[in-house]
Amino acid sequence: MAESTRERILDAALRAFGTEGFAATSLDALATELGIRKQTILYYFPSKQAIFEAVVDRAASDLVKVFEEQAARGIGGLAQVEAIVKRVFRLAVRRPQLLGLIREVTRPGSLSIDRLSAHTAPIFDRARDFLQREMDAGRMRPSDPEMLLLSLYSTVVGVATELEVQRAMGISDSLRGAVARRQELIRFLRAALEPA
Amino acid sequence: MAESTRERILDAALRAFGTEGFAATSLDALATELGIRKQTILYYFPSKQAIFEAVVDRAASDLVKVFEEQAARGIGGLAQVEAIVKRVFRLAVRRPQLLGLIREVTRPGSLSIDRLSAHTAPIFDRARDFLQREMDAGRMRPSDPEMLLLSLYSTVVGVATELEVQRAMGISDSLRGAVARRQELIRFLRAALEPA
DNA sequence: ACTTCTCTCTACCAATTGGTAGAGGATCGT
DNA sequence: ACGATCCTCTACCAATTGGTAGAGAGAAGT
Repeated sequence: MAESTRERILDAALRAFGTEGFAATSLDALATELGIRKQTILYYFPSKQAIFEAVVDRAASDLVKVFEEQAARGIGGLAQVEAIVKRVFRLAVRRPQLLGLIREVTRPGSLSIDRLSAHTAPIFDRARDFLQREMDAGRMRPSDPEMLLLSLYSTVVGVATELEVQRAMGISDSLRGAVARRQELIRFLRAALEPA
Repeated sequence: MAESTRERILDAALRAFGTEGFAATSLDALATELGIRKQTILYYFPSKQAIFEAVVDRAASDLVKVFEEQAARGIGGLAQVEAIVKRVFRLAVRRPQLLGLIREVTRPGSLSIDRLSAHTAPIFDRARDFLQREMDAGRMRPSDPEMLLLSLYSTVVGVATELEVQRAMGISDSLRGAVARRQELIRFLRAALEPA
């Protein structure tokens, strides 16, 4: 078997939760999409909520991996920021549902935020330390590293995922558009981060 | 009567749609919250979708008004950008559901995006022209105004609304926190926009 | 007094929801 | 050959969903 039923369920659930959202996703629809019965899904997972949590766990791991791979190279400076942005964009193009899920989880009132933050907290700490170090070394404009991280997060995730806003603004969402967006975003961030 | 039933329904619906989302909001729950029967709601609006559209229309008008009020003053330059950011933040603090609704509508696959963009398109055009003018006059770092607008949008809306991400990062979401975030955001944007 | 209009209600409905109970067919080790 | 385990199924259920039909109360106009 190329992919176990359990994996197939998680894949379909990621797509559904990441695009339609938790409430708008029904187990019946998920099962139909997979060509199986809803009860088969409930054999692997005790409840809809449990599926969601499993999906969040897997997505968080994938996301964390992307960051850790880059952190391991440790090239430092603005080049490091640039490399991260490129990786996030590659992820956004290849697996848009993944960032869609993050958006879903970070909605106010979501149940699984703590589950997600448990995964991402170390990354945030690391990123904050990184920014602080770079500022101390004079390779970045000094500011509050926590707030700066929030700005960076918002900008990158927004530019990578807000496809409908882009459509409304009349920006192409083709692959070439993604590259152009990434390039322009990097220039924007460089300008914001470079020491005066 | 202080507020008509219709208005009360729209208020409650904005809150519900803006925080729980469309699918997770039930007419029964909405009615119970208002102390009326679901059928009373359906007397004023033919369907759940119709309520959503009415809410989007009203929210979009409120949002557009905020921008037009500021545009009318026309102070120009980075001060203009700063004034807009302050207004958006005031809105985010006073009526967080409003920006929450925008997030809901701009989700991929939402039905009422076109409704929203119909309202916001003129604002986008105006903002793009503004950025272009400022660049031409050398008061802003030159770049693609459309892409820059996207970056600005993402950053501002993200910093203003991503409360759960902030919580996960360990950032206070008190009112004082909002002011600090705004201040830090403005510094960030100034750095990104100022001509080299 | 009578009609008309506005509003909120009770009563009801078909469809869908997440979830339970348990049968039946494989494949396995023994 | 035989039970055990793994997996997917049929059958079913109570609760909730958005929505329809229409009664009735109240005020206003005539």
